[in-house]
Amino acid sequence: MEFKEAKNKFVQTWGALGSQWGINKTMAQIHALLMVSNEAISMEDIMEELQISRGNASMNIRALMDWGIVYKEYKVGERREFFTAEKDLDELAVKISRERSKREIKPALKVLKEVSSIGANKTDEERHFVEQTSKLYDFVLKADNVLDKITEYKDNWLAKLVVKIMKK
Amino acid sequence: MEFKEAKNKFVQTWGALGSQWGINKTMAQIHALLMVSNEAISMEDIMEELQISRGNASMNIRALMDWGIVYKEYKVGERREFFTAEKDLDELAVKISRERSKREIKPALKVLKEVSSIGANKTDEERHFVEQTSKLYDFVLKADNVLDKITEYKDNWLAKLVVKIMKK
DNA sequence: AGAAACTTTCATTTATTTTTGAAACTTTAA
DNA sequence: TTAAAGTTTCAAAAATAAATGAAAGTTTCT
Repeated sequence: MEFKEAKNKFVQTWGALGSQWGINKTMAQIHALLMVSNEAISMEDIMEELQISRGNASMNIRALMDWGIVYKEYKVGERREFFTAEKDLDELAVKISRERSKREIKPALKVLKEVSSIGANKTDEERHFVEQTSKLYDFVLKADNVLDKITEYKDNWLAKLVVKIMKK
Repeated sequence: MEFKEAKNKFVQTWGALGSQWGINKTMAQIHALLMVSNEAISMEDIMEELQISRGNASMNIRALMDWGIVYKEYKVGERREFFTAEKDLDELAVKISRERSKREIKPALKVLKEVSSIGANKTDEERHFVEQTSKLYDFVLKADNVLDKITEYKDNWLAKLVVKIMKK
């Protein structure tokens, strides 16, 4: 396999993976492209390389910047903007998990709290509902806290976690 | 908020969450419904409660069973099949992470290994590509192993992990 | 064996998500 | 100040994913 083919395969795979995880394909592909690029790339080049429209490129680059995993860069003597991706994988993982926690887990927790606190306990059905949603609330809250803690290490958290886990 | 409203809210929220995580809405909703139900439910009732077609119900129940998080149950004197969800949350998390690892992480690892092992190292661009994809391979592999290990505990792994993590 | 009760499949329809592209907007430089 | 270079927005179109429902397939009972 030669370089160009490998690069393309990587970008495609990353894109497909993204869409299985609720991130749109183009967004994941742009990110992939920037990850493996040794220098900042212009929007024009991104459009060219991925064969996508200007609007699509613009919106997805913006989304990546909102997630804090892609940055704008300016080159001297160049009017255009260039883009780079966060390349430190620990940092990347931290940012992604923070963002997903904020966008998805926190709102879900709110709902779980709400629905598990209804006063209903007349029937078996009602009692089971309250019990089950309460357990779910506790579980999700705990998991979210673990994520928080883990990513607080920040530096090389995965390696440190590996050590902890492996030590029985 | 009364019971029926709470139940509905829970099912809707769980469904929305599912679709953000690459699981289709109906599949997540059926699972939610079964999770909070104190007894096994027939396909007819699932259709009725979620207002979905027979085909849709059938296919998504099947998918949930493939994931190993919903079971068929038979009632004496009843010809129809009834369904229940895995209600133990530790077990649920274990099954979901195993399944996602198998379906998504393992294939991604394969590609990462492939593309990071090309012999290209003529240009800076090529060297950077190989370096970055190799790092990614290591990272994902490590993360996947941690998941494996964690879920091997099986019993109450999250609580145990909390303890480990909190102990600084 | 026949038929009723129930389940699965899959071509077609429907809904949702993503992409396009042209117009509007912004910034820079002459 | 104005025009060129570049970026963003968003309504409409295209692509993708999910749902329907009727026909085919099973199973169980008489």
